[in-house]
Amino acid sequence: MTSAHALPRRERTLTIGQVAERTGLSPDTLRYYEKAGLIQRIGRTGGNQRRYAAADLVWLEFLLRLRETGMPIADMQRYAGLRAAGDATVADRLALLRAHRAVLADRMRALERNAQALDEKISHYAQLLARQQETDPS
Amino acid sequence: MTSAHALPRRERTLTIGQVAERTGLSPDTLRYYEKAGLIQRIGRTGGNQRRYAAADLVWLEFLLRLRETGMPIADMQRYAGLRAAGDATVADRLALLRAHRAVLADRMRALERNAQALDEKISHYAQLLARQQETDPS
DNA sequence: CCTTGACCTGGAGTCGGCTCCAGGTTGCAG
DNA sequence: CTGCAACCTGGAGCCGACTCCAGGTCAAGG
Repeated sequence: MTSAHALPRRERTLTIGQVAERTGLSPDTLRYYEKAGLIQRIGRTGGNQRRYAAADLVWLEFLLRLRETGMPIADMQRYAGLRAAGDATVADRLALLRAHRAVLADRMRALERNAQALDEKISHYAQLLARQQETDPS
Repeated sequence: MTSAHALPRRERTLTIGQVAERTGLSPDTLRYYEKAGLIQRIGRTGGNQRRYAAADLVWLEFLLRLRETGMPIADMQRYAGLRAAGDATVADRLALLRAHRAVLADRMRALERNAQALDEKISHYAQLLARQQETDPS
């Protein structure tokens, strides 16, 4: 059995700069995420420079999706911790994702409501403006 | 013509504590919003205590809706400034709201996409879990 | 080889959005 | 009147999520 954490010898890897470019995160943020435990320790060259493997990118993209849905870093840390702990935590991870999914559903409903209210306000203003321009076509 | 800013003598008004209770904001936050210019200066008693009028609450609720849709305070400041500047700014306000509405639409689409991805992940995990429990019904 | 841009670490700084506090004042129930 | 909870102000502090920096090391093209 091969170690899950070794730097794969013959896999194409990316430098932190290349990953930054691909993901839109800054190198600083990538290091910060790693320090914070959102990302497992990335493989290194002999000279201690990070080399990101394909699997790292997959995980990163998942994280970014969670972030885009407003999940706080603390929750991502919990999730990453469970993930690192192995298969025994699948049930917990599932629960976490489901809870987040529910939060998401609430937020989407709220957004919809507010968007509608906003639309009303907008059409109200549009009418107001139309009347203004009618009486005062400066 | 009556001043738009005088404390109406015979209108039912609310103390900051009552407004806090009704809106879910803390008194500190209400004062902060006022200091920041999101809210016009609230009418005061002789002893300098705030008394919120109905119109203040209406505006507050509008602000809260903007906040719920993720509008940053800086933008709300701009909007509040325009509003305070009178009717001549209706076009600008309209533009601001429309821009925000567009942002909102984008965010809703992104959320939808991510929710879908999340659902896939969830069902993947659910299946994994089911198989686990089948082979290891501890 | 050597240069030079990309990379490393630890730690300080920034920004948005509140939240808390000290030290004093107000206003209503009794 | 008086007591006491609720209010006032200015300013410091906090939290999350980065962002920047100094001072040093690495790696790949020429």
